[in-house]
Amino acid sequence: MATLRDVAISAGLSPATASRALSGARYVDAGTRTRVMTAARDLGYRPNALARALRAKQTMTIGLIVPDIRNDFYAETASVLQRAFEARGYRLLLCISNNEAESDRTYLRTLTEFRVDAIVYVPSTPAGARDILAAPKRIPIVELLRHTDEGTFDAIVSDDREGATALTAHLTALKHRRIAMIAGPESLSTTRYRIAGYREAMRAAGLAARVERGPYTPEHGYQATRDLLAHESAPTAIFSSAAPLTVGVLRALKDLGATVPGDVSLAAFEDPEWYAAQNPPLTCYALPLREMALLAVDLVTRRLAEPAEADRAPATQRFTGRMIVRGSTVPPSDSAIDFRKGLAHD
Amino acid sequence: MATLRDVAISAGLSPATASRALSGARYVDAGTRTRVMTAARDLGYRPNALARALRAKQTMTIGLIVPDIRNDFYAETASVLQRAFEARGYRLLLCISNNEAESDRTYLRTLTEFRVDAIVYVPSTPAGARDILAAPKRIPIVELLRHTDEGTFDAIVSDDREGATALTAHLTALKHRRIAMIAGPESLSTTRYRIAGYREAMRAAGLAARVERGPYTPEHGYQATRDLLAHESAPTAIFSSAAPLTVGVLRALKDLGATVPGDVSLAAFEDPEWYAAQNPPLTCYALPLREMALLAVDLVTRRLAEPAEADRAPATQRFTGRMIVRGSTVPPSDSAIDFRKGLAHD
DNA sequence: AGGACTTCTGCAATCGATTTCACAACCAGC
DNA sequence: GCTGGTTGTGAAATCGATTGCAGAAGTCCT
Repeated sequence: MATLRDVAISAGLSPATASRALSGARYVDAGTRTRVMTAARDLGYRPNALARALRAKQTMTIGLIVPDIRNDFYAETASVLQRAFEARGYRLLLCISNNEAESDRTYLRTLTEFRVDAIVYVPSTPAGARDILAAPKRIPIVELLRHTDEGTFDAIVSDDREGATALTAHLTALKHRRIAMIAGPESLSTTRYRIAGYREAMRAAGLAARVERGPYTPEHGYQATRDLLAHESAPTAIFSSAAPLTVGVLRALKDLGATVPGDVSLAAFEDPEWYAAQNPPLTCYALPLREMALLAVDLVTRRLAEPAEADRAPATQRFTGRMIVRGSTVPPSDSAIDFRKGLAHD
Repeated sequence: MATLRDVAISAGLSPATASRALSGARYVDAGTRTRVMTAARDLGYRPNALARALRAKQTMTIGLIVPDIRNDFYAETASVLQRAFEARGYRLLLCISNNEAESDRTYLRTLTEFRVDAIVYVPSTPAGARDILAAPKRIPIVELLRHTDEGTFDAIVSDDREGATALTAHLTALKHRRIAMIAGPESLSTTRYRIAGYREAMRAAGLAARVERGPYTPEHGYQATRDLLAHESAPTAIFSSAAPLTVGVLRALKDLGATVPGDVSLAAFEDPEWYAAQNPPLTCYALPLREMALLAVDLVTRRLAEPAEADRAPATQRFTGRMIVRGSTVPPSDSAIDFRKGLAHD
């Protein structure tokens, strides 16, 4: 690979001048400049970004840690972030933690060693990784969608508690009395808020809560649904608290021969594109993902660009989503009992 | 940020010895080693990966360019690649080209400048970026899922032609006579093969082909479906050639009040998790994504590790998928004419 | 003619980690 | 006491681009 030195020699100049010619600095003779340009083209010269970053002490790269890229929720987030940062001249180094705390820690370390200029972080662990992050030289970090320790870093989260309450209240208003929630692992801030919101709405309606905890995977959604429906007093409505779970819920309902919303009403958190294309389309609580991601970009670039911003105390921004009522939720049917009888044959 | 030099000074040693102590080299006194370790911990020392990579001439980073991360197809691919490369000690630098040729070129340049050790490339352009890639020092490049110029690089693709033929033949075997295909942009190799396969099967059945071309977006799927069904002789079956298109197709069918498979049969390419959870579940042609991605990892790591491999002539591997017949495809109903009449009111 | 700029170029230091070379100290064996 | 091997450490070069400083050459003004 040709280096700047090769280009300089080929053009009969010093590396210093070649550098200035290529970077478009003033005080370079026009003839010299074209000679350098030509030599660079002929040699197929590509500047070494590592050397440049080492010298400049900035990589123009932002690290992003997400739990699961196959989840539309994070795919969408990554996509928005990537475009927005790119428009501002930054690269995005994407890490996928698979919802594992240890993976989180590894990536925070890696990104730090790679000297990314900032990190957008969707934590998969409650305690975070304070020991790693509390490194002497603080680079800007923004916690997105989930948070670890309120107050340590900028955080952009959704009001999951309110969302869960709204969805659950919608179901109780339809006169459902047995409403089960399928939740994620309690180590995540979002799970805790969603469960709290659900419990609150159930309590307000004087109903007993039933929560199925597990990982954010279709398998958990599937198994939890089967377990719930095999139960003596099966729920007439299910609150699926994340898209990957919903995939499993739908598959389980199909396998059991249960129809939505005839046999079971289904309300879900988040709003991936395929929710609306479902038959019936799913009632859900949609978060302003795009706005949240863009705010993250804004916070990061401001902290990087403005010295005053760099020392600003970290703040938490909370976004509110909105209920979208579609066809998957209706009042409980009288045939509910028949349906459970049918299940017994299964 | 503390440097190796700081650590060395703090431990009363030279940077050379500190480096050896940290890297676990032999010939370092046990006491010295612990002194260095302690100093490093106290100072919160993190090695600078840029400096290390500059010196070592390898970044332990693989670049990945995908067209669209919101498409399950590529999200799944990225996820598999990320895990596999990580298990082998490599980082993954993910770039999203949004199906734009210009973006492709920019990223190839960026990745080259960042001196990634290799690139896994899902091209969004027919001509590729030969000028960029033909750089003097050739780093391993593997084209995945799509390809540019057969023969220039290793390529791992699916037999899309056969897949499209199989799906279409399945529909003709069900006695459908008006089968429309919703396709992507013809600049992509996959699109061309899928269209070719569809045409071939239609010709074999003595039927007229109807292809709707456009970008790989839900919007295109939506509009194409509306256009098709508004037509005098609307198709009784639709072949959706990619998952993002299918999202739009389903939404359009719902908006039009057309049922699947009663009014229209639907067969789709690829097999994201939600296809099976659909009501009815979708008949599709599933590709061995995981195997393809893992082969890419294998090819790359072998070329990097074994000098003999590095000079091997590039080869193209073609994978075959499999038909999965589900509930979305049935013989055309007699009520088809009634349905089209109903459309007129729309 | 002499001073003050402006323009153009090169030398050499710098970023931070690694590694080659060299040297010193020590032990063993003869 | 000398040779040869094993340990342990440091000085200095290296990776490739950038930049502060200095110097050379030219222009302009008084």
